Amino acid sequence: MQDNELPVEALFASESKTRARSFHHGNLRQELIDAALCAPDIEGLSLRQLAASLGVTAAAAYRHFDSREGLLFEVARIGFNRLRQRFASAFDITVPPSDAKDARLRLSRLAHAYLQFADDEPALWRLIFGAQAEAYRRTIDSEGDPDSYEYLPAALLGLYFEGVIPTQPSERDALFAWSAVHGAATLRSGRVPAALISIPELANEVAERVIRAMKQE
Amino acid sequence: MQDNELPVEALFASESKTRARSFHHGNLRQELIDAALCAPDIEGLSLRQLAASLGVTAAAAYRHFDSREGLLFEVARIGFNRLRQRFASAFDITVPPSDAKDARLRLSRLAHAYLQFADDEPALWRLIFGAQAEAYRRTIDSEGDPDSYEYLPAALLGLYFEGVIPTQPSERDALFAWSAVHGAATLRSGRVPAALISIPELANEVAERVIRAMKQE
DNA sequence: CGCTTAAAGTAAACGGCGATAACATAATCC
DNA sequence: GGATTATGTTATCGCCGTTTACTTTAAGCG
Repeated sequence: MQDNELPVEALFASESKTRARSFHHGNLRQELIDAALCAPDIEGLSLRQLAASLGVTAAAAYRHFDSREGLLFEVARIGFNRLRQRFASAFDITVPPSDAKDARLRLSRLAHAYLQFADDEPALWRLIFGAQAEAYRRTIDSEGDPDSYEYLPAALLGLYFEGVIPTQPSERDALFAWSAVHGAATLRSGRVPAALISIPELANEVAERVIRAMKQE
Repeated sequence: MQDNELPVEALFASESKTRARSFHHGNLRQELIDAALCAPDIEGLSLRQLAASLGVTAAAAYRHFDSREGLLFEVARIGFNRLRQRFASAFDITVPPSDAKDARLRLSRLAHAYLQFADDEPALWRLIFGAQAEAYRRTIDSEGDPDSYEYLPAALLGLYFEGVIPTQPSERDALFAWSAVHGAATLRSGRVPAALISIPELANEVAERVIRAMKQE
């Protein structure tokens, strides 16, 4: 499942002006998901309003989803996939890292991907890391695909191979790194004056500090 | 406002068995708050159910709160106060720190307070650090009282005075420390197998890593 | 081509919700 | 002890998620 791609025909199906859409909508399931993705508060959206915005009854949505939660679940899946793709792009700068600078850059880029995602898609971020996050994660994580939680440990291992850190990174090293980045992303979204530091700067700073904490002892 | 203390008379008011509570409840406002504090999902609770559980109509609650959010707001205030009290207890081990070990211990204890609060009162934790957190914080923070966000910078400053870290801690140092602890607390609540590490151990580890990251450069 | 069938919409209803308004009761104050 | 005020109740509104029964369209097939 590659996130959000539609067949070309879908473009016509949504041309509600030219071809007056009659009864059968043609692509309702996907359009419901797309509309939900655009909502400023995904968790709090109303299924009735969402359906109405597509010119359709609320009951119609139940042909495509078991429940409101079922729709949110699909949206969450897309959110996880988007985040994972960002991780993948950030990670694959040079594989394997050719020098210490590369290894550091990779960690910084991973942190940046995390922070930028939270900044670019705050509603999606809140959805997948919010109150119900555990429920989504339990089922979506186990779907296979390259696990999002392997990029970070791999990046730390790269640091070790390039001699940036003296010992092989442990699971706790990874957990701490993840905590630091996740905490930074969480605090940044609303809690802390954003102007204090730019996202790339913040990403780099967190990465460098995490590395520093692994350098000694 | 000292959190949650009731006048002694309130004990009698809630004795619904002996003195059949008739019409006037006597202490409804506080009991609504208390009941909300016990809810497994504070943000998601239903005012009607809450009122019903106290043997009272939902409309009665509107004599004491503007809205459901108004009640949640009061609950959030209690949450912030409880967290702040935990910070205060953790901080005041020795003021000022008498040696480097004290300064380190203080930071570790602060981290522990944070993590333990998230573990002890998950619903309250989700309320005050969840989706609506910003709204609550904006008004509650500005109410005066010792600001919760001053303990951490103060603890870092103590590290500097005792020579644990070579330079005076900056705002970014504090932000990183906060991120690391907050991230650890967030990840721990549900996302990560709790058995991996105990809360005191985790607190100490995070504190030590944060210190390590400040030691060089 | 026309009939059957299944997919995908509609309308109407249910119970639960937050919130409001009109009314009832009890405590308090002069 | 009578008026006032605080604090309950009942009834109602509109919105919500969800279900049921019905309707319309598209697709498959002789």
